[in-house]
Order: sequence, then C-alpha cells, then structure tokens
Amino acid sequence: MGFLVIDGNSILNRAYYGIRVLTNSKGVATNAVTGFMNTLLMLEKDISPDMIAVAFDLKAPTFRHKMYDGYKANRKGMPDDLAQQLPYMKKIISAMGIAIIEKEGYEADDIIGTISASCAKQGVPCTVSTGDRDSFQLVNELVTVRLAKTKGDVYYTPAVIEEEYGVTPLQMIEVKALMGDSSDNIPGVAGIGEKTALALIKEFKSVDGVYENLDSPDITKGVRAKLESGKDSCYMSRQLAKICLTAPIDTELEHYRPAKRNDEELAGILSELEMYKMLQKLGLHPTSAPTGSKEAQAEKSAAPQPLPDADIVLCDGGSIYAGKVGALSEISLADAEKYAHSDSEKYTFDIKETLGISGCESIDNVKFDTTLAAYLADPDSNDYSMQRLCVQYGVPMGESLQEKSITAAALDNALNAVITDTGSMTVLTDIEIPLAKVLTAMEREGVKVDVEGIKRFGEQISKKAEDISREIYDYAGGEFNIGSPKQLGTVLFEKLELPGSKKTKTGYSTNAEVLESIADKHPIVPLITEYRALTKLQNTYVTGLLKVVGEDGRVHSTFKQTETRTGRISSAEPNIQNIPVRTPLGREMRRFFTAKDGYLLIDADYSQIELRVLAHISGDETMRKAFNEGVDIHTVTASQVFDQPVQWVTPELRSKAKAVNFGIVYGIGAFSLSKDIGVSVSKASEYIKAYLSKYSGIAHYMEQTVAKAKRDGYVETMFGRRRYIKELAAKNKNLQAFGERVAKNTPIQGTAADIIKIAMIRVYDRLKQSGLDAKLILQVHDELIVEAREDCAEKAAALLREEMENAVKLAVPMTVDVNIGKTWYDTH
DNA sequence: GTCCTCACG
DNA sequence: ACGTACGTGAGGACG
Repeated sequence: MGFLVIDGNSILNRAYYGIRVLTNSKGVATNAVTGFMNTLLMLEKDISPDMIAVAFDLKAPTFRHKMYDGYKANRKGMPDDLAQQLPYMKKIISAMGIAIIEKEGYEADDIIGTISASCAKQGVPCTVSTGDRDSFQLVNELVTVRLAKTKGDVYYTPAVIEEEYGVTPLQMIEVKALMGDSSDNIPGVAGIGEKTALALIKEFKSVDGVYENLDSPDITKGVRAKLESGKDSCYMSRQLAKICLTAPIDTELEHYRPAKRNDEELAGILSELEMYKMLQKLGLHPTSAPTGSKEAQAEKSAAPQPLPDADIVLCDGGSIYAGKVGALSEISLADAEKYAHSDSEKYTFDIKETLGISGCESIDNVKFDTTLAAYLADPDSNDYSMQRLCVQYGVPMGESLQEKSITAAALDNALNAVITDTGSMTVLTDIEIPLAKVLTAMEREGVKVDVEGIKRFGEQISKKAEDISREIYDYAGGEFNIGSPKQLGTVLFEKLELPGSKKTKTGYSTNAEVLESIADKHPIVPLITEYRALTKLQNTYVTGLLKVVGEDGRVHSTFKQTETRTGRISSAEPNIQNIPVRTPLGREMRRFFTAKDGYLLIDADYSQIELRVLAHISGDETMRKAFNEGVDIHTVTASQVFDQPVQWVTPELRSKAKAVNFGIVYGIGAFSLSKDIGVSVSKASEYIKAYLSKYSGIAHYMEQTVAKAKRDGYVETMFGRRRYIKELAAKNKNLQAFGERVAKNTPIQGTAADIIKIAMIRVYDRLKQSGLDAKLILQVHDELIVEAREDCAEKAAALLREEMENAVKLAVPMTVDVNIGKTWYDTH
C-alpha cells in the first residue's frame, strides 16, 4: 500500500558495515549489494507498496561516518569497496523496474522530503526506509519512517517520536538546531547536547521560544551563556537541519509505479557478481558458468567430450541408487559389493559417502565424481551439496530421485567442462577419486587409544592445574575465571597494573606472545602460561579424546577431502593432525596412541617436503645442490645467509636460518620474521635480502609466480590443482599482500599435498597386494602411520619408505624418515 | 554465532 | 596509520 521511498545511501551504508566483506571470485565486493537487496525484498513483502523510489545523494561529499573521517583517498568519503558496488546497485535497482531519484546538489534526504511531502499533500501513505534518524522531522499522519536496525526495523509515527523524545516530529528540527549533528556538519550551539536540547524544546517548543525565555529560572547560567554566544550558529544550524521539501524532481507519484522487471539484465548483473543465493531468491538462473576465466569461456572450442552414457550413482537417506539417467534403482546393501565391481562406468555424486554407506571397500570404474570435481573447480567453497552446485552452475534442481539423476548428469557435464578446461582432470581421476577409498579405509580402521592411560594422565593434569589456579588466585587477590581473556586482562593490566596494551577489538590481548613479553614482570604470568597449557591438554586432548573413543577402543577420525583451499586433507572428530608434540608434557599424549596387541606402529615422514618441492619447482641450483648432497638444509642456508663457512654455523644461526626457510615458504615478511626470531625488523629484512640473493632461483620463481597469479587470477600445483586468488584483485592493500603470500605458498603446500596423496594411494594398494598384515591408519600432512603385525613390521616399513620416496620423481630426492614403535610417542 | 586462544604440519 | 607468514580444528567465554 502506498509509497515506499528508500534512502539508498543510508541503507547501502548500513548493509556495508553490517555484513562482513563478501567478494566474488574477481574480488568485487558484494556485501552492500546483498544487504540492500535483502532489505528491499523484505520491504516489498512487508509493505506491498504501489509505488517505489530509491533516493541517492549527488551532493558534494560529506564525511558522514566518523570511522572514515580522514579517508582522503576517496573524495566520496566512502571506502573503495563500497564505492565499487554503487554502479552495480543502481543497475540492479533499474533492472528491478524501480525508479532511482538523484539530483545534483541535493542529498537523498531532500529527495525523500520532497516525495513524502507530495504524498502527504495527495493523501497517499508513505513509508521512508532509512538507517538514520535525520528523517524524523518528515513524519506525520501519512508519513512513517521505518528505521533499519540490526534486530529488525522500527516504525516511527508521530506518537512513537513523541513517546521517545517528548517532542513533535517538526520540533526535531529545533532540537537539531541546538545540539547540532557532527556527521552532517551542523554545528548547533557549542556545549549543548541531546539531553539539554530536548529539555529546552520540550519546554519552550522552538528555538525562538528558547531565546525569548533566556531569563527563565529553568535555564541555568551556564546553559544561558552558551545559548547567548551560540545564537548565530543556532539559527544557521536551524536552516541546515531543515530538510528541503521542494527539490526539483518529478513529484508525479504515478510515475513511480515499478516497471516490469528485466529478468535478463538482472540475471546478468547478479551472475557477474556471483550472487547465487539472490538469483535463487528471485527465481532466476545464472547466465554463465562462474568458474572459468574469460579465456576459459572463450576456449570453449576445445570443448570437452560429452559424457558417455554411464551409470549415475547417488546416495539419499542412507540408501544407494544407481543406473542410467532417469532410471535409477536402489542398490540393496547386499548387492552393493557386486555392483561396485561391475563393469559399468560410474559417475558418483559423492564417492566417499557412497563407500561409507555401502560398506564397500572400493568401487571399480568410477569415471567422475561430482563432489570432488566441484572441489577442484572451486576449492574456496564450503558447500558442495547438489542444491548449492545447481545454483552455482545454473542447473535446475530436481525434486524426485529420477529428476536428481538428470540433475547430477547435468552437473557432471558442466563440471567436466570446467575440469577439462582448467587441466585438473588428472588430479581428479588419478589422485582424488582413488584416494577416497584410502581415506574411507583409514576411517574404518581408526587407531587404538589407551583409555585408562589417558584417564590417569588427565587426573594428574587436573590436580596440577588446580594447584596452580590456587596460586594464581593468591597473587590476584581473589578468584576469577582464568579461562576468560576478559577477566584475565582486567586482573593483569588493571588490578596488577602490568605493562601491555589493548590489542584486540574487544579488549586486552592475553595470548602466549603477550604473556611471554611480561613473564618476568610478575610471578603470576608464568603460572598463567602453565595453567593454560594444562587446561588445554585437559579440555581438548584428554576430555575431548575420551568423548570420541569408539566401542572398539579406537578413535575413528573423519578425513575430509574437500575442506582445504590448498589440497591438504583435514581431520576432525577427533582432529588427529594436531596432537601435541612440541612440548615434553604435551608429547606425553602420544603414548596413548598405540598399536593393538601383537602389532606395531610404523611412522614415516617426509623430510623437508615443502623445501624440496620449492627446490624442484623453482629450479634454484644452490638449493637443489644442497638437497642432492644430502647436507642439512638449514645449516647450508645459515652459511649462505650469514656468509659463514658451513663448519662455523652455530646452532643459533642454524635456528635463525630455519625460521627464514619457513618464512620463505609462507611468503615472508620482515616484520613477522623479526618477531619469530627476535631480531630487529631491519635485521630480518637483511636476512631476507641475503637469502633471496643467494637463492636467486627462488627469488625469481616467487616473482614469476606472483606475476602469473595476478595475470591469471589463480595458481596451480605441479599436478594441476588450482586455487583462485580473488584477493589479488582487491583494492585493499592488506588483502592484496595476503593474496601474494597465498600465491607463493599454495603451489608449494599444494604440491606437497598432492605428493603425499599419491604416496597414500600407492602404499594402500601395495600393502593390499602384498598380503602383509599392515594397514595405513593415519595421515598428518607429511607423515603416514601404518599399523602392522609385529612380524610384518619391517617389510611394511620398507614398502612404506619405497612408495613414499618414489611417489614422484623430482630434481631432488624425497627423503623419508621411518620409525617403528609400540606407541606414537615411541616412533619419534 | 563470534571471538580468542592454541594445538599441529 | 595500520597490520603483518601458509594451512587447519576445537574448546571456552560471552552476548
């Protein structure tokens, strides 16, 4: 009903600051557009307006937002990534058939005022949607302001305003004349705030009234003096505060009935922004596949082969269905094994889930897997559901089972094109698909844990933690929750007045680094550090682990295959990849991960796999030589960076060089390196410079990689696994720098991940065919753990080493350290 | 649900 | 003037 007028700038601003920055794959921010659209749709649904207009500012810039005062780089006083969204927003509004009103020299408020006045004159109800309170003066019997708030909108009618402020809507102008408005550059009367202004207007009705009654006993001396000296400013402010009701715009209300929506245009813009949820909400389909770059789109000439006629395999509600498109039938669990080994070519939707439900060890002749393909096409996503993929790839989502088979086939076609096009088909068929059965087997097998041992350990830890907490309370002069960073910060920095400044948004930072820096300032600090270590062990590892031990006395972690951006595997419930090892006490936990009776654990880990990968792909001769000669890489690096003969390298220098080597792999910065090794930033900077000049091949490779990433928008591993880096296209310098580090790190971390995956598949296959009683049970990024019967352990260990070392042939050897022991602790 | 902290490679 | 190394998962506090 009636007219809806939206304060475009205000709503867009609120959306921008209210929603974390979202961007599409090309780095264009979409958060403000998303928020605005949600607001618009909500308003349309709520109000069902007959006429709609969106008003935008076209006035000389004002710094409305304190946060960005001083942000001089942009004359609009608007962050770049918000300004970036304005043109899209306007195009979308137009495509929706909704009128945009803007007028040179007028603010959105003036336009809204003029429209609302016309409505009031013609007896048309009018709703003003805005995020700020400036428009309250426009409110009357027909005009309502709908203030956008985080927790739902609030309607302001004359009665509500009277109730909240005790003045009429029009008197808001008088109030503002007195109190001013810093965001609108309205000075008001210096020294008069909201409270005083409201009280004055409540009593004297207007600015005139106030000045006529300066002698009133209700006005204190101080206030009176301020009013007298600020009189000119007050009357000037009154003019400024008044919203213009006669802006030269089209006030023929009928002209603002929405035109027919231009679906094609709308779908085009939303697809460009990759706003798939919004497309779905509007009942539209994406206009093009999103993942391929422009070149990829153009290269459609090298079209992939259409999929052959093969079986689709779907899981639904714990059942498996397979067969030709549109003719699936349920595969009973009894028949699953037979079907799995049949000759039919299979297109699974989620092979790991299929293995899990069917109980099969493996599935033969799997040619394609939708989920894994979608992961390779877009590893940034965290949702590979059919529904999500349909939205992403513009495929209609089927409701019934048979329709879903059509959907799956259509998705496979789309993804097959993407994967072929981007050169990641072999990663799919030779790595990810065969890996699924290995991970499934590892999950089923699990690892034995010593439950009683963990419990005893936990009791010791708890006792110790309790003792320490008492000591802490003594020093603190009272009990408090040590685990609450907020309370801890208060105790350390206010009560005990220790040095250390606010660091986080919400308060004091109390992390290990901060505590370390003040460790010798007060005896409570080392106690807190110790308390933290103990409670971490207790909560996360002792209690956490006991919660997930199966009836078989083993823990069965889930190895997630589509979780990381780089291609690594992740582990959850429990996370078996972050069991303590670095401290002596933490390392004790590993005594409770053990081989079953009569068996041993074999632990094999790659030595310096990431640096070796770097030596290979960069072609750096110095580093390759070091690895080929089998010398200690950190010692060599120390000798290079600090210009010392190898035999003169001290443990200290070696340790620094080690940190530099790590830093290089992460896309080093001098600041962080300096923090890590405790030298000045300028020293750290010198080290990096020396490193890059000695290892010039690495310097060159890093430059090339970043340049290529900026040009193409993605980086790749040796095997063709891709990661798109949208941050490189961002305008924000910090984001760009992050993108560059990612570009440097991902090919290294990702290639190492590919290598160990290949090794896992080979180890699994070889162990199986060898007939040895030995099974792969764990993976920790560069480390594989096999549980083997005692009499098989040596052979299994040799096999493990052989397959890992020969998984790929690089320009440097892939050295593996192998250890055998009863528990995980013993293998280190 | 988000933040902080901290465990691992 | 600010923030500052890559990739994860989990627990507790707090609003």
